Amino acid sequence: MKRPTIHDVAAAAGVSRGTVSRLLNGDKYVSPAARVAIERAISETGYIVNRAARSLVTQRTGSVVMVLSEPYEKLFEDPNYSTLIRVSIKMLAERDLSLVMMLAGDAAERERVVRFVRGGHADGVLLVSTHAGDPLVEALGSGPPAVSCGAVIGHESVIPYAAADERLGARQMTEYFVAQGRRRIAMITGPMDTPGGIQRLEGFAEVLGRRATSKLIAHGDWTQASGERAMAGLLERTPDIDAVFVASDLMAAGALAALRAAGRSVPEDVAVGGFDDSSVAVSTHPPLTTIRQPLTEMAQETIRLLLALIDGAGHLEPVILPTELVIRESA
Amino acid sequence: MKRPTIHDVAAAAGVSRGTVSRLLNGDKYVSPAARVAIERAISETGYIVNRAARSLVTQRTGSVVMVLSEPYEKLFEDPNYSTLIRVSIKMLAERDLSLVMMLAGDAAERERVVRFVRGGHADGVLLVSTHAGDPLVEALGSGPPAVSCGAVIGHESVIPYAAADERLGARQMTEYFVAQGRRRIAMITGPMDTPGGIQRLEGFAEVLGRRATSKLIAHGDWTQASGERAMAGLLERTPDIDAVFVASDLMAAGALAALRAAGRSVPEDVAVGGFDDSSVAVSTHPPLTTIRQPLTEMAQETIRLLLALIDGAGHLEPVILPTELVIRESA
DNA sequence: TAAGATTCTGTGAACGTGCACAGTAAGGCA
DNA sequence: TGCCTTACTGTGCACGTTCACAGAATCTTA
Repeated sequence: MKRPTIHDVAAAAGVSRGTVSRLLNGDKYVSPAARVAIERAISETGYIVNRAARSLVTQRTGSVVMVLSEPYEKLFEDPNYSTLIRVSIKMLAERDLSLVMMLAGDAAERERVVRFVRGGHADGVLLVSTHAGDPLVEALGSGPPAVSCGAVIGHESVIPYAAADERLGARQMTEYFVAQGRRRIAMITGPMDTPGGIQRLEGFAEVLGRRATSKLIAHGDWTQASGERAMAGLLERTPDIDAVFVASDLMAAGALAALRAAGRSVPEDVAVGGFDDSSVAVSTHPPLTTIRQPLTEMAQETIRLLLALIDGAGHLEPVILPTELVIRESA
Repeated sequence: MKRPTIHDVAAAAGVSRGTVSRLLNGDKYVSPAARVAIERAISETGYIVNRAARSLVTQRTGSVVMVLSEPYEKLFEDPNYSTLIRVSIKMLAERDLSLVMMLAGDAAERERVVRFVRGGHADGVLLVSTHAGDPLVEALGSGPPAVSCGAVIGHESVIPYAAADERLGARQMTEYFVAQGRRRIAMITGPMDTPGGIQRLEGFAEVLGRRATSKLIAHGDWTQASGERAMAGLLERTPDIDAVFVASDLMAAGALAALRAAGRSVPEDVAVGGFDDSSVAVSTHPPLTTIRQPLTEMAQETIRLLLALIDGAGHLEPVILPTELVIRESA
């Protein structure tokens, strides 16, 4: 049995296609009589508008694409994505937009994304974890509006974004260590082509000044394993460290393992501070003192920016949200 | 500047629409000369096919919808979803299908999903965490093919699925406890309207027989907090338990916290076994002995089933994959 | 050579919608 | 009464494809 079309509804209601279309699209100029007749016809026939036909003429698709620029293996290691996905689906649904997810971890995937977006198959683009110098940004060019959750390095002024105040968070943790009387404070950063990698280190350095020597700084790639490696390296280079600020909770979990393996007790010998306040922060032992990022608000603001652009807003300023120190037992 | 259409390509290549269309759709009967001319014209014009126009006539959309039936708050607490999403996007992309994500946690959301699917906006449906008695399944009726990752209780024979052998996993853990000489073995289950809730308990009971009394069984809802509560309840009811099998790692992390709070040492006083072998299993202290689910394979098999159905396969049998005991330090 | 098969091509008609436009009826007002 | 506005309705066209069909050109075979 064929799916009912707007014709069938019009026929059943005794009006023309145009009138049904007007009702569907919230036009005024539909008489009360026509309105009830059409509404009845719609529910009787079980009519559902055909998005393909509609978007053929309106040039709108009713969908937004989330582009994940993480390489496949590392994708979703960070539990923070979950919040973003969840909030996005929810808020977009309220506007009757659906969320399409695409990967852009290698050249072939990026090519697919570009085809999709330039082909006009999305009304908006939501960039996630786009690293500095990612060719995708240029390739998307002047398509539909794009925003990012977290700054896109090198494109801060052209791609609006919502983010946590990374620098502030890093300062909060570092100052906390200082206030506690810790003397040899190390840091494990994220990748230096991400805002979280760069700016958390900047905040750390702002507080410590020249005490932040390169011997006290190790780099990770957000994974737990990299945190463990980095911590082990730090302990070898500078065994006398008594605090370490780790740029993510997941890496901090790795650092805890390395410290345990080296026989250091946390927080007595070494204080450990994380970043994110993600779910792992409470499942480690000891639970992590960390910096809370307002993930839900960040996601909400990101979507809000995107919706504003889709609605035709011009230039939009980034939204920077404050972080908060959460004290548990690791520091 | 307008986006080039198949007309423009045809004109540039000096052929007709039909020939271009045939090339695009992999038809034979395109002369080599036409082929190169068209391919050149495509890259010169930057042509990208318009999916809306195509699906208007083919009745196919090129997208698959993943339906998440978890209530909003609990969504993604389980890190296992990540694997499923990741594998799905990847495998679908290889077939040039894109993944749309929708929530179906309440009636309004389910309504939206039904409209979407019945409206013909997806070529396939991927059900996730659909609970027993979910009205969605009936509502979807005879639309496009649907599969599930994990059984849909009450619809096992009509909705194909891939799942871990839940019962086997539960037996493996319980037998391990027994072999270790544990005498009072308790269990914290998942919700009893999910296959993981039901079948893991069945496996547990199969091994212990009448020793699995109701005093030794507590129920959780997969969340860490519920695991903590359930464990506290068990300790109060039967203080002499020396082992507990928790139906998920996340709940096991909660159970560990409750045991620590009660002053019990793990594994000396009480052995703790989890289920999933998810990322939390290694970030807890002590790391969890658990049952590994072959998540990647489950996801792959699920998508494979869906693709087979989309390709026109008839009835398909469920795919049940074996679990494996992973021994760490909690038991 | 004629007839048939094979390979390739172009054309018109759908697919289901929104939008511009023209048109009708009723009401207000001079 | 005649005219203008307001409220509402119907119609034709365009959106960019695919597909069935018919036709042309070339090749095969009796």
